[in-house]
Amino acid sequence: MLDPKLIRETPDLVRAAIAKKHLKVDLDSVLGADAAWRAHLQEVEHLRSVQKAANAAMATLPKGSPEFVAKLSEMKAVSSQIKEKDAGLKAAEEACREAMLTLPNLPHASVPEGATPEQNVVYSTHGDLVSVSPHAVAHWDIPGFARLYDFERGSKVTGAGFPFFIGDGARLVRSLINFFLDEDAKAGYREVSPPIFINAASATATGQLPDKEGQMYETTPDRLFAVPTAEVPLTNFFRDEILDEASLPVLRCAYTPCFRREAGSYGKDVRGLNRLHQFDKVELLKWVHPSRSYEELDALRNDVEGLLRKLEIPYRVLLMCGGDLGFAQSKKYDLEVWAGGQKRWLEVSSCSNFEAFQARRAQIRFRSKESGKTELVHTLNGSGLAVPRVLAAILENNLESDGRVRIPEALVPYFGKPHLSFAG
RNA sequence: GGAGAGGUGGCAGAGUGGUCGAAUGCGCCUGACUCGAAAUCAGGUGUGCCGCAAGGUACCGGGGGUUCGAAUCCCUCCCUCUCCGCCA
Repeated sequence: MLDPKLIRETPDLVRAAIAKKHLKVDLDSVLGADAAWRAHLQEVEHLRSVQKAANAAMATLPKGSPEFVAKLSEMKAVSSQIKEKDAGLKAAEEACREAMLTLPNLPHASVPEGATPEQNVVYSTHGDLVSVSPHAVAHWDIPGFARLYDFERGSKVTGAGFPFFIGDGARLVRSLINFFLDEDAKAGYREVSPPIFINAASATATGQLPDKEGQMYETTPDRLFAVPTAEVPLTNFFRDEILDEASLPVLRCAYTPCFRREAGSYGKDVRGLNRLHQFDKVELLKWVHPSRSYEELDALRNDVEGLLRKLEIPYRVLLMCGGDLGFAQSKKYDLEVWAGGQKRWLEVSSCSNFEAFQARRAQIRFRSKESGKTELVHTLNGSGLAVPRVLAAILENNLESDGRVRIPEALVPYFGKPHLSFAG
């Protein structure tokens, strides 16, 4: 949610910023709903002040006195009037809130112009693409792949996109999760193991609801949602709380499985491990002072890049253009690993600054020593990292002539041996 | 799942229909005293929203109701605690 004052006072600025995201938003109807709500509010509050004054007077009058009786009948009329207008006020308030929720976050000035993913800016590229994978093939074409990554049985048991990970395949998943958590902890992120179901209020605070309902798995009859990312429970950890300014920045990391319905995906994007309905991910989250959020974004991206460097995976960083920014982000970097067999880049992390957008929805604030008032924090998050695509890149890039996969040195202590074998 | 108790400000804890946004204590902030501190004394100390402002208004777990008037009465939902049952 945006600052209502900003919308009222500088609508043209908001309009221009939204245009940079190439989104169509009816700002005028938002402004209209806001004005209607304020008019209703003033009307009702005036009536209430009349009522309050009369009630204070009645409290001192003898119960049966003529003055009391006169006030009583007078206030009966006011009371029913308030009741009537209050219904209108609630409707106007709801309409206003709904309208406000349709407004996306504004992009930062440093976000490049552009409408499509092709216009994202390649911010940096790391590693050797050519010589890194002399034997690479797409991971699903590796002989024996199906023995360790069983999609058919996954389909039988649950559905497409829910594979079994078996033997060394499962072990590599676990190694990556542990490696990520340990590295993230070293970088200062405190580990959290959150609930993997969230309620509607939490999903609304982070922006999954009301629009992206169809992307989540929902349970009945409790109306809980399987987490699409640990970002949701993690961000909501401090919902409706006022933090101590001295505690900022707060850094947290969490591993969870992530569940995404991914309605409408098809083709090469979804082959093999590229896109699953359930996958493992470690998420990084920061609650920071507003004055420092862009420095913190750079630091976050650096932390994630460090993981890829240690795993010796070639990667590149994209700076997302306005049109490819998400609804809630002010600025976003995507990190993509090179999958040498598929010869394509796979997104393994998005590092985003949400500024106060999520914090306003979630009411996460701190008390400023300087002003003495409460202010909204800025929230940032990034994957550190998504497991299956990292795993795919390792399988493809590190495939050796004997059909085994070389485990990156940093991962060997976790995996327990230097090679993964598809034989067993 | 069953039975009971309870949800009030940063914390503890009063308040059971009327000038209650809410006593009191603790904590915290400011000032006085002090070389400084402690102790003591005085004052202050919740969060929003509307309004240029003056000011107004809302919030006692959430929602609804009764009433001229609700922290207080009624309904409903949620949560916490204790006991029992079940269970990884």
